[in-house]
This record gives sequence, structure tokens and C-alpha cells, in this order.
Amino acid sequence: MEKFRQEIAKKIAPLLNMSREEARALMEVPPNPAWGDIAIPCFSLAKTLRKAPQAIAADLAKAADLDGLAGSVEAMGGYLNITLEKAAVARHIISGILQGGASFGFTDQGGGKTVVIDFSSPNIAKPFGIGHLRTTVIGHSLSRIYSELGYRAVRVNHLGDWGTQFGKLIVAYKLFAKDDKLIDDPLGTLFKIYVEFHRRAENSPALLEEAREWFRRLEEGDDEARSLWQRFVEVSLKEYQRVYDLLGVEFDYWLGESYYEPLLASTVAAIEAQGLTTISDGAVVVDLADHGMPPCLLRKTDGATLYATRDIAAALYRDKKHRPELMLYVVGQEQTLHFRQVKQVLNLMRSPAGEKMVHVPFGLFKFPEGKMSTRRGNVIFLEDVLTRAVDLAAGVIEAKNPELENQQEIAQHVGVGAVVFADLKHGRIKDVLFDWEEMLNFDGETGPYVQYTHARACSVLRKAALNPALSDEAALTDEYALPLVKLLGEFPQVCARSAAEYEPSVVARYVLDVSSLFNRYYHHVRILGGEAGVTETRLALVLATQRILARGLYLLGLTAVDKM
RNA sequence: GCGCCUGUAGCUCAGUGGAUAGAGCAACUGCCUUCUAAGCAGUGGGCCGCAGGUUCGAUCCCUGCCAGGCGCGCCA
Repeated sequence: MEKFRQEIAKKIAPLLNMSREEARALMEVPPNPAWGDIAIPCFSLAKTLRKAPQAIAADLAKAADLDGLAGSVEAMGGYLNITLEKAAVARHIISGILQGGASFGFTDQGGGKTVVIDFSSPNIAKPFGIGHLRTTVIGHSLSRIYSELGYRAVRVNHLGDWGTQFGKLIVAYKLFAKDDKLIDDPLGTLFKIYVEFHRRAENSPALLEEAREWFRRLEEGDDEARSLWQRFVEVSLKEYQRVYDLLGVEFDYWLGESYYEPLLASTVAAIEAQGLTTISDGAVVVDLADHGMPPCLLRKTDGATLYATRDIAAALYRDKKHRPELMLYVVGQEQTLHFRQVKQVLNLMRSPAGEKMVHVPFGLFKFPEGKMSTRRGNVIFLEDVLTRAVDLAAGVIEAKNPELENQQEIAQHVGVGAVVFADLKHGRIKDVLFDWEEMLNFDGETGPYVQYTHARACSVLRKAALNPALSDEAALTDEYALPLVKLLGEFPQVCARSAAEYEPSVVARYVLDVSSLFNRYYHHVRILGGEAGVTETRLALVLATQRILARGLYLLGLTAVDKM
């Protein structure tokens, strides 16, 4: 579709004495498809042309020579409405998708440039809760969308494997845990003793003091502290891997905060050397009052570093190592101030990393019972949500399609798809209410709905005796086929917008719309068994739809199943 | 107190400086001897938080207010 808009912009621009880009920017889609495919509102031109919008539109309609592009051009209440030549549109879009194969969305705007995406980043020794779902699926999806656009996506899992909580865990472990427990149920045990620690610490401040002391020993490389920390990290990673396997999520780098530990002293020294730091109450800080922010703490009074220090070191490291165009941080919106501070410090250091850094925030999960807190021990485990969804999907398959092969495998793709999609279909920034019913629903605007639509298209293609071919484009110009064709043609723009806004929901909404139009088509138009040329052409539309849905689902991190 | 984010149908959410504000869920009604009914078709349901302003035109941009969420140096 974009090609047609560009061509028309080229023809219209000289008539309005403006650039092609300006003409393109004027275009919109008429609210009623019967009015055309492209609308140009002429109101904003009235002042400069000193003519009534209605007259401008009428003159344009007369003057524009759009032969071969538009079927009709007419003025309507200040708008210039252009209707494209239906068969030409169908031929261009469908052949583009079928020849472009799986990568119709590929535009090569990335040109091989690198984008580093920091996402998931769970805190070691804490359960992988529902709270980590958002960063994990958004980051995963963004990495695929950027790859689709020709970028090299570097996926980094920035594990929270350092900090005072390890002091707490060591104290708790020495007090409450038995070694064998760490083998049977490692994360469950660590979680329990962590909660127990906080329960006791309420009445015993000495425990917190002891925890700080143990973290200090860890930082100094104390053998006992190191080996306990090492075990916590190992058992945690093993458990996280199960969730990542279920979700199909992979990373290029697993680098915890501890990885940057050796770089911290020199990082702080560099900032100090540039004269950016001051001492405040014994702590080393960068004053950001000139930039309207509270100071950024680099060193505590006791000399220990903070997470801002580590994020600055990590950003410098990533910039140097990968030379990226962009560095995305898919982290909850509650950390917006933190990232603004880190970015500002990098800018003050005159590091290019500051400009490249983009915080991609998302809203929190909210619960009917109130706030989730690891410390108080009320968490919903992501793995539980996923297995519950998979079980539910297995039940639906058993009821609706008992003959299906590989039921367990399909159930996994569909169940997980429901959970992932339920998250991605919402705009990032809004808080989301955790709702079992919505997350485990398979009807309506859901992952399974899109997967089902894809499976339906596959089923038709399997049963077809003819091969898809554009034998008779007129078969794609009816009221059910044409809207679908045109929507399929928007896929590249959808991918581009999704990346530009760091918004997987743009793709999610799109595949829902494609599914809806395809199901409508499927219901109203008999695909198989007609005249050969017509059937081949309809099959071409089915194949194009199937490919776009498969690609869209892939970009969201869902699996497109052939049967379900 | 200050800062950031959010406020659209009963619920969950799309939407755009423009022509009648859209989906899904829930409720009700139809449609399986025909390509997968996880579907399709239909009905009802809206001071687009409130008040000003900018504009030929504002749900969208600006200001103020109200409500909710989050954050505001030694946690991450």
C-alpha cells in the first residue's frame, strides 16, 4: 500500500508546490472505505492557497493525472478522495508477499546496525514471578521486530546477581537452611528463607547490620561468601531456564551486575576525574540539580557501590563492545528516574552511550488483593501461570479436536501463546490488572484466536488440490477479500511503527485485525471447489494471510501451529 | 510537597489535529449434512475525568483542577 501512496504523492506534490514527503504526510485513510483508499484533507492548504478547501479538492480532482494508479478521484466536502485500482492493488500486494517469502516485513532500514536490548533481568534467588513476564516478552518481541527491520539485535539478560540482598540471603541461609533443601527445591528454599529473614528483621535490626557486613565481605572476595553466592546463582539460573524454555526466549549474553564489578572503581574514578562528583554526607554523588533531578549516588558512605554505578559501567561497556546504534532497557516505569539520572551522568561524561540509551518503560501488574511483594511472600509464579494455561489448552483440545496429533506440544504453544499475547496486546505503559480469567481466555482478542486463524488457513491450503496463483485478480476485489488484501499490504509499515514506538502491541493489534478479516472472508467466501483460476487466486490470498500471520506471531514470540 | 505516568461502553482496552469514536469480554439472539464453531452474523450499551485555551476543526495539542498508579541519596 505504501508504494501506491508514494506514487500518488509524487504526482500530487507538484500541483501543490510542496515536497513529496509533505504530500505523503497529508494523506490519511477515509473513515468509510466506500469513499476510497486515500484521503487528502485540503483544509490546511486553504490559507496558503487562498482558496476554499472544497475548491482545492475539486481542482485537484480535475488536475491530477493518476491514470494507472487510481480507479477514481473525487472531491468530497474539502477532502480529495482517491480510490485505487482494485486489481492492481491486489496483484501488487499479494505477489509481493508471496515472492518476499517470510520476510515481507523486512525493509532493511536497520542496515545491519546494532541494537542492544536489555530485558528480563530477574533478581537471582528470587522466584521468577508474574512481574517478570512483561519485561521478558516485550524485550523478546522487540528483539525480533528489530531483527525483522534489518538490525542486529543483541539480547542481554542483565541478572540481578549483586547487591545487599545477597548479604541477607547469606545470613538467612546460615540461620535457617539445610544444604539438602537447596538441592530439592532450590528457589523455593531461597525464597522461604528470604521471607523469613524479613519477618525476623522487623524486630531485630542487628540482622540487617549482619547482612550488610556479609555483602561487604562478598565484595571483598571472602571465600565463604563467594562460594555461597556462586551456589545461589547456579541454582537460580537452572530454574529460570525452565521458564525461558517454555517461553522460547533466548539471550546472547547472560551478564549479571557482578560482571561489571571489576569496572566500577575505574568508572567512579573517571567520573571523579571529570570533576562531576561531590561528597555529600560521606557519599560520592553526581549533583543533577541543574537538570532538575535529585543527585545520582555512586558510592555509599561505607564505600560500597550502588546500582546506578553498575548501570553506568554496564552502559559504557556495552557501547564500547557492541558499538550499537541504540541501547534499549526494558524495565518497569518505576525506574524512570533512575534511567534519566544514569543517562544524564553519561551525557555529562560526554559518552555517546548517553544518547543511545533508551528506557522502554512498562506499567506494573496490579492485583485485586493489593501490591505484590517478594519480601512478604505473596507472589504469583510465572511458571504456575504458564502450566495452568497449558493444562487448560490441553483440555480444550481434548474437547474440540481429540484426533489431533502431538496434543501436548500444541497445548504448550497455545497455552503459552495465550499468556504471552494477553500481555503484549496492551500498550506497554499502562498498568495491567492481573486477571486469571483474561489471561487464560482463548476466545476473542487472544493469542489462541490468532493461532487458530493461522491453523485454519493452513488447513485450507492442505486440502487444496490446486496451487496458489494470481490467475484472476478480480477474485480478490470483493467486499470480503479486498479489505484483507489491503491490510496485509500494511505489514511493513506496522513493523516499522512497532519498532519506532518500542511497542509490540502494534503488531499484536495488527495480527488480530488480520485474523478478524480473514475469518470474515473464510465465512463468507467459499475458497475451494470453484472455477480453477478463481480458486487458485483465492488460495494465493489464503497463503499470503498464512505467511503474514506466521510472521506476526513469530515477531510476538508465539508459535504459529499448523493444526490445533 | 515536587516529578513522571494513566483517566474513552458495565469490565479489559484500541484509536486519530479532521468527515458517523471502535474492538473484545460479559448479556441477549441467530448460524455447524459444506474448507477447523478456539469461528461468523446481529442487538443493547459512550458529558472520550472536569473546566478553560489554541485552531477553520480538539477525545487527541497547551494550562489549571479532580481521581488513581509510581517515584523522589546511601535497596534494585
